[in-house]
Amino acid sequence: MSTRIAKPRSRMRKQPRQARSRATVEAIIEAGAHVLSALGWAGFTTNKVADAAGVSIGSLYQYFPDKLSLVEAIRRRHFDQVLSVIAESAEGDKPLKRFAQELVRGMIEAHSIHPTLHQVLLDEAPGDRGSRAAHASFQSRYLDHYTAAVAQYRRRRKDNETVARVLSSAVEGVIHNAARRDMLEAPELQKQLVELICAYLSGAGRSV
Amino acid sequence: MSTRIAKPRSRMRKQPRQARSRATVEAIIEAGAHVLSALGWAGFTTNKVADAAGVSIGSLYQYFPDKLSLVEAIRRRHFDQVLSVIAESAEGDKPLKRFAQELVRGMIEAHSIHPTLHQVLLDEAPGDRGSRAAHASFQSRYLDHYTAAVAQYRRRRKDNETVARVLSSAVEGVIHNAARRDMLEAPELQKQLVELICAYLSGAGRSV
DNA sequence: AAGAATATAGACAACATACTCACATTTTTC
DNA sequence: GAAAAATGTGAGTATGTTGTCTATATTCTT
Repeated sequence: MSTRIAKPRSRMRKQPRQARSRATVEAIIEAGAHVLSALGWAGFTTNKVADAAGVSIGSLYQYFPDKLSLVEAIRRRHFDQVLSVIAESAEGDKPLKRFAQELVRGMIEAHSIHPTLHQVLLDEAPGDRGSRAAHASFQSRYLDHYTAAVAQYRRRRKDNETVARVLSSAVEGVIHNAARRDMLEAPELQKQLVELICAYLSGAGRSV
Repeated sequence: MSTRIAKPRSRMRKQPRQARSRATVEAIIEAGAHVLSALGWAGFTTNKVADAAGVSIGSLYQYFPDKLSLVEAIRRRHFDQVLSVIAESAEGDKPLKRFAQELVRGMIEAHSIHPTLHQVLLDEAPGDRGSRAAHASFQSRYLDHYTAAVAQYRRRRKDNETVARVLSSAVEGVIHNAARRDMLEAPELQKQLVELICAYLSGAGRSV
C-alpha cells in the first residue's frame, strides 16, 4: 500500500548528506570513469570500481541501485565536462581558420581527460533506461556547434544538416583514432585536422 | 620431456576433414560475426554463438580452443573481406574525384556486411595473443591505400604520413557514425564524404 | 555525553559464463 | 557390413559477477 514511485531505482538510492558520503560518491564516479576508460565496458565490474575507489562494494550499492545507474552518472558527468570545454572554445564571430583551431583545441582537451572514455560511453555502454534522452540531448547540443559553424562559414546552403553530421563524425574519428594511439598532442595532427575542416567548409572539392 | 609447441592452442584445436565439419566451422564463424556485430563484445558469449550457429557448445570447443581464438578467426575473415573490397575499388590511374567516389563506395560496401563489426573488432574485442601482429599488418595494409592516394593527389609533399592517417580516420569516423544510425546508403552522405576527401586532398584550406 | 542518523564493511545468495567430458551419431575404410 | 575414425551432443564443473543483508563504525543532534 506504499506510494511506489514509477522508476524506483532510476537515479540514486540514497542522497548523500554528510560531506564524507559525498566524497565517497565522487570517488566512486571518478574510479568508475577510470575503470571504464581503461578496461572498457566488458571489464567494468562493480567490484573493480569499488576497489579502485577504495570503498567496499556495499557502499557502492548504497548510492547506486545498479550498474546502469552508475554508468548513467559517469555519462552525465563526462558529457557535461566535454560540452563546457567545447562551448567556451567556440563562440563569437571569428574567421573560419580561428574557429577551426579553437574547435580542435577544445576537442583535444575534452578527450584528454579520459582518452577513451568518450568512445566507450558512446559505443559500448548500454543506454536503456532514461539515458536515451540524455544521450540524444547531448548529441543534439553537440551537433549545434557544428551546425552553427556550417551555417556561418559555408557558401552553399544545401544539405547543411548532412554537412554538419559529416564534419562532426569526421572530427570525432580523427580524435578517436589519435587517442587510441596516444597522439592527441601531436602538433602536425592538430594542424592537419584544422586544414581538413577549413578545406571542407570553404568548399574546394566542387571545382575539380 | 615432450616436444611442447610454444602456442598449443593458438589456432584450431582440430582440423575439420569432412565437408560436414567444415560447414560447422563456417557456421560458427558466421554466427560469431553476427552476434559480435549485433550484441558487442560484452554480449558475445560462446553459448549464444553456438546457439545462433545451430550447433552445440561442445562442437564449438571441438574446433576453437577458447573464445579468443574464435574472435581471431572472425577478425581474420572480416579484415580479408574488407581489404579485398577496398583493394579492387581503388587501383589504376584515375582523377581525384573518381578515386574518392570508388573509395567511398568500397568502404560502404565493406561495412554493409556487418554494420558495426569493424568497429567492435577494432575497439572492443581484446587482441592479446598473436593478434597484435595481424592487427598491425591489417592497419598497415589498410593505410597503404590512403598513403598511395595522398602521394598521388596532393600537391604538397610534407606530412604525407600524417595526412594519410587523418584522412583514413576521418573517413572511418563518418562511416562508423553512419553505420550506427543506419544511414550508410544515404546518397547525400556519400556525396558529402566524397567532397570532404576531394577538398582536403586538393588543399583548399591554406589559401584562407 | 548519549542516542539517533548516517556511513561502511564484507560475507553471502542467485545467477551467468567459459570450458570439459563421457557418450551418441554419422561417415569412412577395408 | 563391421570396425575404426570423425563428428556432434549437452549436462556438468569451476569461476566470476551482480546485488543483498546484517553487523559495525563514524558523525550529527541535543
